Amino acid sequence: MTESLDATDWAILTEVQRDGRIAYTELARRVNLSASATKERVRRLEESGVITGYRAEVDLERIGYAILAVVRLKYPGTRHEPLRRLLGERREILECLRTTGEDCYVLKVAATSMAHLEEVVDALAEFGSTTTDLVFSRPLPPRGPSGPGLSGANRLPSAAV
Amino acid sequence: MTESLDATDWAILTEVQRDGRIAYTELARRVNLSASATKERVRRLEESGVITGYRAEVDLERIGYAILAVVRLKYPGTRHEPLRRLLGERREILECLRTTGEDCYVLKVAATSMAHLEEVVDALAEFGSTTTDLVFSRPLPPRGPSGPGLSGANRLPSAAV
DNA sequence: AGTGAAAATTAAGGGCT
DNA sequence: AGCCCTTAATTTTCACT
Repeated sequence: MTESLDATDWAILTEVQRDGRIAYTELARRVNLSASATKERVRRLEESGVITGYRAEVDLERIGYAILAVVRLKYPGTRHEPLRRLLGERREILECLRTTGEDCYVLKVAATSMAHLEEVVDALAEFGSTTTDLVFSRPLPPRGPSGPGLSGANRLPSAAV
Repeated sequence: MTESLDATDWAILTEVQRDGRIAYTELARRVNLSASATKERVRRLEESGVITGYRAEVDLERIGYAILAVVRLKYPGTRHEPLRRLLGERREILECLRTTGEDCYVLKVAATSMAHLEEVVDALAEFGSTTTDLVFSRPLPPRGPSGPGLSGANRLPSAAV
């Protein structure tokens, strides 16, 4: 938590965010290091919590979830447990962000049909008023941030390992 | 694209969404199949586009991105190319959804400081009016959908491989 | 489609610079 | 920290079912 990420660490992060199953030998080639040194760096990145896991990405349409929606929820109450329980039960709710602003939660919901989406939104509406927008498309490939911002306001304060 | 996912395929998807680096030998144990049969199934899921890739997940705070925000953009124009270009250049924009509703785009933006966020929002404001909400927390662990909905409206029409 | 075993490749650990 | 070498494990291919 006290040491900075160097250029090699950033190169590793860029590669594993692009291909989480890359072999250490191949990764080592790409970051110009030996396989064992590379593995040791990845181990440290994992252990220090910089890399939190590896996930396969699935095409939602191809597995039958034709509909993606953004649901915003105004939640007047302060008791968040029942909502958290619903989030845990409903695997169709892919992501949940608690935010500032008028809407307390922003949720990303996958559904197999409009009837299915309606069912999920109805369940959420138990907790407050909802605003639902359907997703047409995702213009961005999935990705994470790359190297530290190097210009002006982008400069990192002190990236931690 | 014409064949359904069976229970074993779903089990595989659940496992690789949880741990994208799981060894085929271990995955095989979990889905009660031999390693080679498991590998063949994964190969087909990849080739048919069900599994679109594997990504390492990174803790944004630990790499210096202390701030996460949801930016909604009202985009009056129809020429989307300049915006797409900005999205491509700005790696801080982690996700972009084009949606129905008043706001045409919903973006997830990571920033190292409020000054950095301001810079990104200013760049987006070139295209239309923006609404920015900061993210307090993410109450959900990262995950994808699991097995086909089996009750009523959740039932999958015909999951495709 | 799945199994089981062999061959090729990769991962993990110890010792050294 | 990193590199090299050895051993263990995994991946990949293939003949057979």
